[in-house]
Amino acid sequence: MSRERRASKPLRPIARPRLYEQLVEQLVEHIEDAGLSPGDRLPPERELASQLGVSRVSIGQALVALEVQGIIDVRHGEGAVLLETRPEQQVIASLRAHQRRLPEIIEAREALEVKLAELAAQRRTDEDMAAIDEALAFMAAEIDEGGRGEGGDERFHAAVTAAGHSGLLADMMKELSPLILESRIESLAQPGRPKDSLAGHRRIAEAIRSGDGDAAATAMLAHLRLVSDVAVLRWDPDEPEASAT
Amino acid sequence: MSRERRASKPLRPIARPRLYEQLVEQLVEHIEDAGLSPGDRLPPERELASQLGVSRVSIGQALVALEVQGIIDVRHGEGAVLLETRPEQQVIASLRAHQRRLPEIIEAREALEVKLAELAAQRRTDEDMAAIDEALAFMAAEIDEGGRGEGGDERFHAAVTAAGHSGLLADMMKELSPLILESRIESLAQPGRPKDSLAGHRRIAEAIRSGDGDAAATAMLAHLRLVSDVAVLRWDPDEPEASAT
DNA sequence: ATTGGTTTAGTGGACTAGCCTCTAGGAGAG
DNA sequence: CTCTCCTAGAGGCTAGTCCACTAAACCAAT
Repeated sequence: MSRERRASKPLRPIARPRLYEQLVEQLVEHIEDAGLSPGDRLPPERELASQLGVSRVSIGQALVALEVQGIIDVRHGEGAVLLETRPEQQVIASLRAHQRRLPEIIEAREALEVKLAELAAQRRTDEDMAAIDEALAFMAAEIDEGGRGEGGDERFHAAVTAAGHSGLLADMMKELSPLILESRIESLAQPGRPKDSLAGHRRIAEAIRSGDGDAAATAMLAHLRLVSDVAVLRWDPDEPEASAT
Repeated sequence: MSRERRASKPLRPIARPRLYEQLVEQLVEHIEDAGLSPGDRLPPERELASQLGVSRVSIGQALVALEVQGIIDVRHGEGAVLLETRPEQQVIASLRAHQRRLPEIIEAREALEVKLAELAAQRRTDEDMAAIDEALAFMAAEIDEGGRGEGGDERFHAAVTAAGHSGLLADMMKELSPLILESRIESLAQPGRPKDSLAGHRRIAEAIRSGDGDAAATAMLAHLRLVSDVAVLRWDPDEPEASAT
């Protein structure tokens, strides 16, 4: 009985048994690492069993668990195919569902990015901060050369999103950003706008650097308001908003 | 090939493969028929296998499926014990499946609902306001009767979301809300929490009524902070590392 | 009588070896 | 070119076997 005694942490209820649970984790990890997409097939059970050093029975249990969770569909004679119903991705799928009207896109962007700026201020690593600074420099160079700074703008927002270290919010932003692109180009085409936008970025960056979440959120909100006033935010009670599936 | 049609009933969608799925159904049926309650144990695997005429492996797969769905907890050396069935089955299932990402779900919820509260204050119609008030009254009644007010809580947040009149944000919330349900139940189980939550709702409602977007956003943020801090801290006393900051 | 260790029956955990069924795709007949 | 048939390879399920864990009964020392 080499039980407990470690004394490092206060009495953890031992490790955890349940082989299939560990296999589920490894399989999910493998799916992400290998970049498998919906429709792709997992390796055959026999191969998984030999590679992971377990029996086919245990692999089978893990596949049952994944199937119950709606991550894969196991088809007799064909294999285990990925389907895209993981909860996080269902959220994202709703973004993809319909072509959205610009005002709604801007609202969603505000909701997500303001929160991400706050989180970024609280969680950013030095690497995150370096990426943000690099994006600022890149945008400044673009403007110096007479450009409008779209590339730097996109990099900046991507860097802030990454610094927020929230996988779900980041995934949602990743789906939203293509829709944002059109408003970005339109906004930066206005005279004097690139410089204003860059100044806004700098304020956000400084708030993130100082770790002040509220200030970062405020700065991001002000920036987004400035950027999106090209499209007049107007809402008409009589016009039904596109509802979901 | 004994795949004949029989022509007895019009086109049944083939038979149903997947033995473990049928076993799950039979087991659930047995649980209900036998009137088993939380804490009771299922018959031993060997007995189930012989009674149902299948192998222990198949029984094992069925038990894995039930465990993933949060209906039973299979304990080594002890047996398969029922845990809280009822409508919360699904909730527990998804909570177990995504417990690692619960903090991220809470972050996403904050991002969306704070923005929605702000929009609701700006756009709410009288009908929206009536729905919000009705949700408040419903929750108050639930609490008066000794309940925890989950129903009213859900109605309230749904009403605020609707009052935001942003289709995209509403769709995102619709996908997120099943995941939120988990933390809702956890939170409202805290002593005194339902009343605190209701008070928070009233503050949000008043801000929306007065059309003050900033106040609504602030009130919603404070409310969500209150509600979710419990959800993260108090997950499963048996698993100390579950809080995963 | 209480405490603490030991034994034991029963249960789930996992593996091996094997055979069956299904699917997809290629070979061959027409 | 089209269709049929065959087959390789995938999952489905089983039987048999052994190991690990839990709880309760049992027993001994205090």
